[in-house]
Amino acid sequence: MSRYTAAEIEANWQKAWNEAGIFRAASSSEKPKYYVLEMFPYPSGRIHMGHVRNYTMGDVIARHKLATGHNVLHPMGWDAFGMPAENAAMAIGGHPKDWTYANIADMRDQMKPLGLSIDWSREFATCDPEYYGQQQALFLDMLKAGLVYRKNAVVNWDPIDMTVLANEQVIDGKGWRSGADVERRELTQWFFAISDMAEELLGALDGLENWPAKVRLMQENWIGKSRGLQFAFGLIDGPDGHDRIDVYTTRPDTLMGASFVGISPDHPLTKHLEADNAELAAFCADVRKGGTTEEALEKAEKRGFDTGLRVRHPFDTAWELPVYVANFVLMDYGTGAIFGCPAHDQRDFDFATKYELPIVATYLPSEDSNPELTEAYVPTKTDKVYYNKGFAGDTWQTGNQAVDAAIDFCEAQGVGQGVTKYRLRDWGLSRQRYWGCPIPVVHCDTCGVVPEAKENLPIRLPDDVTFDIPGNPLDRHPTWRNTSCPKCGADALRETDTMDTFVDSSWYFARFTAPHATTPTDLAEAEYWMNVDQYIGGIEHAILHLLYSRFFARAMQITGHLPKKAIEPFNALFTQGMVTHEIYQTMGDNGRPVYHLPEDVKDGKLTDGTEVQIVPSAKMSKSKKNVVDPAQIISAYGADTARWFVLSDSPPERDVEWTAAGAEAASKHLARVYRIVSDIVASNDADVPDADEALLREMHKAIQAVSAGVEAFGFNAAIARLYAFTAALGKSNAGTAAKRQAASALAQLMSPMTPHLSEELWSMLGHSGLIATAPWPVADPAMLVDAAITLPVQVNGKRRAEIQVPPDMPKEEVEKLALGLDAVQRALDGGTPKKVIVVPGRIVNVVV
RNA sequence: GCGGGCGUGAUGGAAUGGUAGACAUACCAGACUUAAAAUCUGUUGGGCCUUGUGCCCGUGUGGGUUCGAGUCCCACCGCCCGCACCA
Repeated sequence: MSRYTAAEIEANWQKAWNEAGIFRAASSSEKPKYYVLEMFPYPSGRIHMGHVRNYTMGDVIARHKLATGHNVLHPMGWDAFGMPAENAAMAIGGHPKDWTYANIADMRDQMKPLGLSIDWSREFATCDPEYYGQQQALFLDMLKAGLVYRKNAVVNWDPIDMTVLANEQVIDGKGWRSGADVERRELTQWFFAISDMAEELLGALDGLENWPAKVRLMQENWIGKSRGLQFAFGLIDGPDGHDRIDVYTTRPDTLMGASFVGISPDHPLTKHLEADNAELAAFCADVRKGGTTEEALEKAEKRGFDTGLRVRHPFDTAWELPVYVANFVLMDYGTGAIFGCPAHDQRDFDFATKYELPIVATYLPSEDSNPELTEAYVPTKTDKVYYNKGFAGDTWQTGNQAVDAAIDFCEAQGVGQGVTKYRLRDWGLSRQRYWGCPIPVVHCDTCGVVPEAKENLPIRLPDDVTFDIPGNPLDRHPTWRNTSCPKCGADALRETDTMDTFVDSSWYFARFTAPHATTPTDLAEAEYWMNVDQYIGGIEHAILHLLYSRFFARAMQITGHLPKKAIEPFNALFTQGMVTHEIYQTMGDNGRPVYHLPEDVKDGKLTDGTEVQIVPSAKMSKSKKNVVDPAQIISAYGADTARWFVLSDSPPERDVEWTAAGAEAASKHLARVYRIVSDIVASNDADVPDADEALLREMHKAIQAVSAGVEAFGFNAAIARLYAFTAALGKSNAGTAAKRQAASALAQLMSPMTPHLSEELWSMLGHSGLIATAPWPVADPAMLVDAAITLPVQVNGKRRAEIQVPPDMPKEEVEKLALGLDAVQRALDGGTPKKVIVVPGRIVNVVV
C-alpha cells in the first residue's frame, strides 16, 4: 500500500495548479468577484509562523470562494521600505536596496512551498520605482486638493548623533546608539489633513458591520470626539498681549472645583515668560527631555512651575487661581491649557497634593459622605451622585447630562461656548531617512515650496549613498539634491525627507487591482475589484494602518483615483492572533538569561544534558529564540501539516501556541486520512443500507458544519468536526459506494486547509479535474434532521435527567413527559412546580 | 497613565443566555508485535458513599440580573495589544 509522502504530493500539485493557471485573476468573468487580502509582509528575510497562519487563513477563504463559484483575487506584495534595511546597512554594510530585494527573493522562495492560491503575476514591492512613483503622483494630487500641508511638529532629537530618532529608537528617554538624553525639537514637516475628516471617519464606522466591534470601538476612541466648553480665565496683570488664558474642558460641570490653571511648556504664554525668566526656561528645557510618545508623557512624573500669575474664576471674580506651567499639558490637544480639578481627577489630585493646592469637591457619592478626600473621587457607573457645589442648583448627575447642562448654563451666562473637538491629530508623514518614498517637491529661493512636475516622476532614490555616519544620506548627497525649479527653472533644492512607510501601505490594496497601470490605479479595474471583501491581519494594526487606509480611500476618491464605492475599502476585517512558543532559557555567567532554540531542546534538556528553564509561551521573537522556522517544518512534515496545525489548535482571533507535539499530531492525522481513503479505494464492499444511510447523514452534517465554520472564521471548530467525520468514516461498515462518496466529501471539505493532500485523494478516488475548482459540496437539509433529539431536563436550573423526543413534539407533551420522570419527581421532593419552561429543541426547566 | 481585548481540566481549546469540558494533546490501561515503533480500542475536572439514570463542588476573584450565566451588568486581580517616527 502506498504511503503519504507530503513532499512529493505537494510539489506535483503545485505544478498542476501553475500549469492550469487557476489562481490568475481576470476582471472579465461572469462569476461574482471576491477580493481576499492578507496584510502584506515586511521583507525581514525569513517568513515566520505568524505569516504562515495569516496567509493560510486567507488561503482557506480564497480557496473556499473559488470552490463556491467566485472570481477570486488573492494577491501578494511586499511592504518594503523601512528602518530595518537602513539598520542592516549600518550594521553589516551593503545597500538597503540589495538587502531588501534579496530578502524578498528569499521570502518568496519560503512562501511558495505553502501552496497558497496567490496570483503572483500581481506581485510588487513598495520600493519598486513603478510603485513609489505612482505614490508620488498621488501625493501631488493630494497636495493640489489641499489634503497635504506643512507645519511645525515635535520630533525626538538625538543631540550627540545630531539626528531625528524614531520612537522605537528612544529607550528610557535615551538615544539607542548614542545613549544621550533625547530632546523634543520642532521641525517643519509635511502633514496629511486627516483631522478634517474626523467626523466622516467616525460616522462611517457604523457601516462597517463586518469589522470586529473592538476595532471600531478603538478607532472611535482614537478619533475621540468630545463635546466640551471653551472659555477663558481672565489673567490678572498678564504680560503684554496676554490678558486671558483660553481653556477647553470636557468637564465644565466640575468648574466649581477648579484649583489651578495649567499651561503647556509650548504654550505662547510660556514662551513669552520664558524669555526673561531663566528659572522657567531651565524648567521647560528639562521637561522637554525625553521621547515624544504619549505614553512617555503620561507616565512622566507630574511637574509644575508656578508662574506667579493669577487668573480670576469666571463665576466669582474674587476667586483667584494660580497659573502653573505643567509638563502633562499637551499643546496638541485643545488650547494647550487646562483647569485642574483635583477632587475628581487623580492626576490633578496628585499635582494639587504636591504643590499644596486646595481640593474642592463638587459632588460626592452621598449627601453625608466626607468631603475630605484622600484620593480623587471618580464615580463608578453605579454610583449615585450628590452635588454639593454645582453652580446651577444641585440637580445634575455626572456624565453627558451634567456636561450639557453646564455648557447651557455657561453659554446663558456668557461664559464660553460649547465646542466639539477631536483627539485625532493630522498625520505627519515626513521622515528624515533614506529608505522611503521621496517627497516629490523642490525648494526654490524665488517660488518657495514647489510640487515636482508629474512628467519628472518617479523621483528615484539615488543608489550611491553610505550609512557610515548617522543622519539622512539624502541630505549629505553631493548632487542628488540639486535640481531646477519646475516653475521658474532656476536652481533649486529637492526635499530630502521621505514618506512615512504607513503611506506605502495605505493604498497598496487599490494598486493590486491594476498593478501595472501607468497611473496610480485603473478606474475600471478598481470599479470591478474593489472593495476588498475580506481583509485579514494582526490586531496591532487596529488603529493606525486601518485608519490611514480609510483616509486614503477617501483622498483617492477626491483625487479621482478610486470610485465612490471604495470609500470604505475593506468590507470585512478579521484580526488574527499571534503564534507563540515556550521560551527555553539557562542562566548565563553574567546573570542574564541565555535563550535556546526549540530545535536544540529535547525533553527539557540541551544536547549536553543541561536542564533548561521553561518560560510560558510568548510571541515568537528572534531575541527570545522561541521561533520555529516554517521552512524546517515544511521539509519535516509538509506544508499541509503546517497549514492544518496553525488552523486547528486555537480560534483564529486568539494566539496559538506552536508545539512540536501538535505538529506531530497534525501530521499523523493527515497520514490517517490518506490511509483510510487508500483502503476505501482498494475495497469492493456491497451496499449496507442502514450503515450507508448513517454514514451519509454524518457526511451531510459535516458538510453543513464545516461550511459554516469556514465561512465564519471558525477554522478550529471546522477542523474538530473533520476529525469526528474522519473517525466516523474510518469506523463505518458502510458499503464502498457510500464510503467513496463520503471520502470525496471529506477531501473537498479539507481542501481549503490541506489543498495538496485533498487533490491527491480526489485523484485517488477517480475524480477528473482539480478539486480546487470542483464545486463545493452542499448539505441536503433532509439529511440533517434526526428522528429523535435529546432534551436535558432541569429542576431549578440543575440537570436531573434527559428525555428522547421527536423534534416536533408539542410543548405540552414534552412538559408532561418531563414531569413524569422519576428523577424529576425525586428532585421535586413532593413540591409542586411553579412553572415549566420548555425551550423547543433545547431544554426543559422545572421551576419549584 | 490612557484606550481595547483576554482569563474554562495536566495542556491547546469547545459551548446562538439552555446538558460546561466537543475535538486534540498528554497520561494510564488494553489489542497487535519476539520486542520496539507505527496502528487500533478504552479511561481520565475535583470530591463524597449509600456505586445510583446518585449527590455536592467547579469556567481568575467578589457581587448582581435571569427560570437558567463560561456567556449579560458592576467592581477588582492578572496577562496581552495599541498609544500617532517599529512594521
